[in-house]
Amino acid sequence: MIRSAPSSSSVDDRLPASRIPAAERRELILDAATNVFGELGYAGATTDQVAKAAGISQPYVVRMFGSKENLFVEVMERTGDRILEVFRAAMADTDDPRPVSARIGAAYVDLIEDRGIMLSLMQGFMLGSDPRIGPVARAGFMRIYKALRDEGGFEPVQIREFLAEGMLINTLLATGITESLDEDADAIELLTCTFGDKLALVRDGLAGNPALISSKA
Amino acid sequence: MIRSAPSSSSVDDRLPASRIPAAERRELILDAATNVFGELGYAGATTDQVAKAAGISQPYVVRMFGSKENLFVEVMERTGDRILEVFRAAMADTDDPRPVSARIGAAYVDLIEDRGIMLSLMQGFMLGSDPRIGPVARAGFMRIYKALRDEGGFEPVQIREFLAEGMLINTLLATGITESLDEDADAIELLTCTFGDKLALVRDGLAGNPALISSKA
DNA sequence: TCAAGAGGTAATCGGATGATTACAAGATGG
DNA sequence: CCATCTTGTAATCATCCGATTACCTCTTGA
Repeated sequence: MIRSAPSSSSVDDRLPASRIPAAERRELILDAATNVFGELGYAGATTDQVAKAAGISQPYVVRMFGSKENLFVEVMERTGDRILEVFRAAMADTDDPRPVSARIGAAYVDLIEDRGIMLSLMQGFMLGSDPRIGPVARAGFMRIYKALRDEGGFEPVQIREFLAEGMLINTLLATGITESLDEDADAIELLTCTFGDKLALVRDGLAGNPALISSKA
Repeated sequence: MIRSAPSSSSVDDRLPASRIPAAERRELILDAATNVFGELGYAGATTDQVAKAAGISQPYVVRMFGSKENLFVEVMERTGDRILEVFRAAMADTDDPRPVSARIGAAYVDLIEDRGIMLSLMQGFMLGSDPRIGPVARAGFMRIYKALRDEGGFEPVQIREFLAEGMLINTLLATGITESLDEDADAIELLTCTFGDKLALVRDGLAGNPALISSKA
């Protein structure tokens, strides 16, 4: 989060952001929005929080995407793309000697290291009753289902079990149980049972992702 | 949703709500809030929507609970209580010849007939980063885990599988895939695989629960 | 019968927030 | 070198929404 070139050492921190191509800025905003929406939800997040996380001003966020709603929809479609990308890579990786199911499971855990991706998608899933976001959320979910079935060669039951475990993982992540487990033996038991030997990795992934959002302010 | 005594047949629908004891009104508000928060999420719902769903004025909602936040916390604790209640009843029902696991699974599906209960709790799970709601959400989740383990005699792995399937069901419910499945063969496949012969029951449960919330207005 | 309390609302306020407008400053090409 | 496009901001607007205030109307019991 480096703030352009700090000309003098103090005075005013609020110099204009460094000029970079719009396409590139767009990606930065989408990255920031993915994290902010993932933590706070669509309605709970503000465009100003996204802007600050991206290091630019609030009006720029709105102008680039037209509206907060458009931004969220793009975030959802983008996270859906990325997840499918990772799954497809895992399914195609025939060098890995493990069965496809194990490869995809590992891919899922890898995805979790970036909290925002799973959480922002999950936040979208919770908005089914929204007339604009709902259809996108449903399409995003079914798209993943279809890919696993048609490209992974899984039976519906296998996919259901896989998705179920994924939704549990997402929920545990969203509640923050993965972070507050100090001294709570029960939580550790559940998390160990869910993540197995990958638990440390999950926690490290989170630790490496410092609090981008200071809760509310 | 009967509006007190409709004195004359038209004129003004907005007579003051019927006078009932505060304790009773409280339950009505909590019921309404459970549905509204379940559909729209905490940040996405307004106290006015809750008030209208409960048939009273917005200031009354705020005054009875002190704040929107307090109301949501009460909704979460109440839904947690109800779910535990139903699970405990299922675990204790030794007349039912099925194994405990099957009884609890059936209990879960029964719970779903009231969309609001599962959805409002789920909406709470998504707010782990909120300083007030987060702890309540985590405690609520772990409370269910502990009850299943200590009172149901399950192994952690069984509980994880059960919870995972529950989170998938909640997510499918939240996206609205359970309602939009007309003509989408893939969605029907996934839902059939998830709910089995209970699918019709789930859909009927939803159909019997008419759109309490008109999307946004 | 008439305080006093309980149940309930209308009106309104103030802060938050998405959006708009107008403008500034760096790039770019002819 | 200067017109024009691109990248960006400050200021401000309009609206929504949670909360507060002041008030009204029933009920109750001494």
